[in-house]
Amino acid sequence: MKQKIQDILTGIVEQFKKDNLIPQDSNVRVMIENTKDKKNGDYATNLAMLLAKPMKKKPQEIASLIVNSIPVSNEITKVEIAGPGFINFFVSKNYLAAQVEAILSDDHLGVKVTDKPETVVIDYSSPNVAKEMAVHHIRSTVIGDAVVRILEFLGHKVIRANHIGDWGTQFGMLIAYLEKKENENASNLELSDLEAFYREAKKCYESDEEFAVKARGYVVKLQSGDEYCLKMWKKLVNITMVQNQEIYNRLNISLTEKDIMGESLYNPMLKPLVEDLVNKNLAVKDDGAMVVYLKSFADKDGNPRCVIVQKKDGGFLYTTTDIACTKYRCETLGANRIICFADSRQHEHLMMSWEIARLAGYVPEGVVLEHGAFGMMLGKDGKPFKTRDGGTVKLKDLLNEAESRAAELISQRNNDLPDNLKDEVIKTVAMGAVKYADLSKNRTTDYVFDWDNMLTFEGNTAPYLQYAYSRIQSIFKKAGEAKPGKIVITTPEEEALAQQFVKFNEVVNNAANKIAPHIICTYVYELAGLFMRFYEACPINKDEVAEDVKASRLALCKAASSIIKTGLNMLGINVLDRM
RNA sequence: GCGCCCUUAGCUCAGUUGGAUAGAGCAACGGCCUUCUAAGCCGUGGGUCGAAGGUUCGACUCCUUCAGGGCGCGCCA
Repeated sequence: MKQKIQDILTGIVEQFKKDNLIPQDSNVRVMIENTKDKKNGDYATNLAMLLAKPMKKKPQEIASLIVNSIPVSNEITKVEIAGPGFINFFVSKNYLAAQVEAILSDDHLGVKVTDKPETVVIDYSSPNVAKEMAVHHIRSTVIGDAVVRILEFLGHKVIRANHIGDWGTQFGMLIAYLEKKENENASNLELSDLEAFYREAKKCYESDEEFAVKARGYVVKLQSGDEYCLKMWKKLVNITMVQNQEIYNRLNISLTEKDIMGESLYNPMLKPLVEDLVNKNLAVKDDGAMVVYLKSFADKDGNPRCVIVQKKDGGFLYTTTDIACTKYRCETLGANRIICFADSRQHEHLMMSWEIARLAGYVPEGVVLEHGAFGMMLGKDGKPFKTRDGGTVKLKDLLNEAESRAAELISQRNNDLPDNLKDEVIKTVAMGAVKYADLSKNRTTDYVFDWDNMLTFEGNTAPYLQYAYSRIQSIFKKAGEAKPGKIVITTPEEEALAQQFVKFNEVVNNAANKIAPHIICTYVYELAGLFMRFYEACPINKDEVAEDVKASRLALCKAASSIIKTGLNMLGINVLDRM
């Protein structure tokens, strides 16, 4: 409908140009908005106000000119001029009902699959080897996975890239410590607590000189491809990722072993890459190190920013790895768009790495590189959660707590849930709540980690949405043989609900373009709220309800449940038939 | 010192490419279960959108300055 109004108005603007009412070269953007207050119709445009200047007329005059040019149709029942010159459009209820019926008969619920599919690399989760995932990892993991699902739903080819921290000088220390543990007892069960493992390794490194010497030796050997060190390294990677996969499975994250593309993947590219940068006169030697000067990052005095790509001792840095990684994703994976989900501290670093990759010609024209940045997780003291020195909350513990709180809530509720379903309900509600707590915010600001905050089940939460869904299933159960039928909109609650359905396509596209899953959260939450009001006001399975009204309302229920389910699934959250 | 990001109700957050009276949830208070699941619905109170200028018919939104907070800055990742 929005598109139709847009087409009509664009046509009118063209006509104005032909009639020389406005200059030919004026670039007028016709904008249609969804009105907040239904007194102002269903859609509105500010076109008349935009044209006031070029046409040198009062907005109201222009508005009436426009209104007179709008052809009559049985879709738009009324067009009004209001306020300073807004034009308000009122859509007929019959047409609205027809749109909802079209959504119901579409397996994509009115969301159009893109006609320009892109290959999108999404870099997310990125845990570190030999460390357990901590609560702050949830942001990248959960938001990244939702964006993966949204883009796939729209028909894009998505390549998941789990850019794990599997390389660096700390591996000498870790290998040496793994060796020590294996010598001490045959089994490597000790690794079940990775957090302690890392801490202990570090302690040995700092206090035991003999150990430290060995560790430094192992770094060199590992980097030169020593078989024993590689085997030990691989063992550390595997142990870590098996544990992380359990978390992914619990959280319904679509990452698998196949998606692991760690830092080590790019190692063979680093040396030739720096040589290439030198050949292209981008990298120069400076105080023994190889650096790139970036004019585009100059300070206000014009001094270019210096970025080191190779150390004095010949070693490479993570900027080098990220340039190589970008090159790989463009050249080998054929990416049209790359989205990195990492916290905001990485912003400058990413921008500089990408700038170098572009200057070196590794990024084809038109390829979009985006940083899906988010703020850091802070402790109650306002200081960031440290990962290096322990003291963080493990993600596993958060998930366990979520489940125990969900179990407690269910035990208090007066429902007749059979025991075999209870466990599923607990898990689905708990994981939904945890994920939604992160997904529903788009803030790039830091936020304070708080148990109660992440584990609520009321208001704008996943359980509320799951509850709305299961209520609808309950209606269908009770309706028995009665089936959804022709939609006839009569009450304000029905109309408000139907209008929300029609927005689904726009919302999903908006969320995809802005890399903002919270837009879908807000939408589904509003939809669930509108359904709840409809549910209170419009009886369905009651004796006094006529058959045709019942069929119509069941159709509205069907649309609501389908969109809630699809919307939540796009966020990586499951629904429940009962709860 | 240089640079990036942020500031909306007591708390957590929304607020479409600038639009009509800035919205939810939590917390507080008051109603609603013999009626399709009360994880719900309805109502009340709560705001100098960090501050000041500027652009505009119109600014939470765009520009400038300032204050406050966070983060980053040549050999860690």
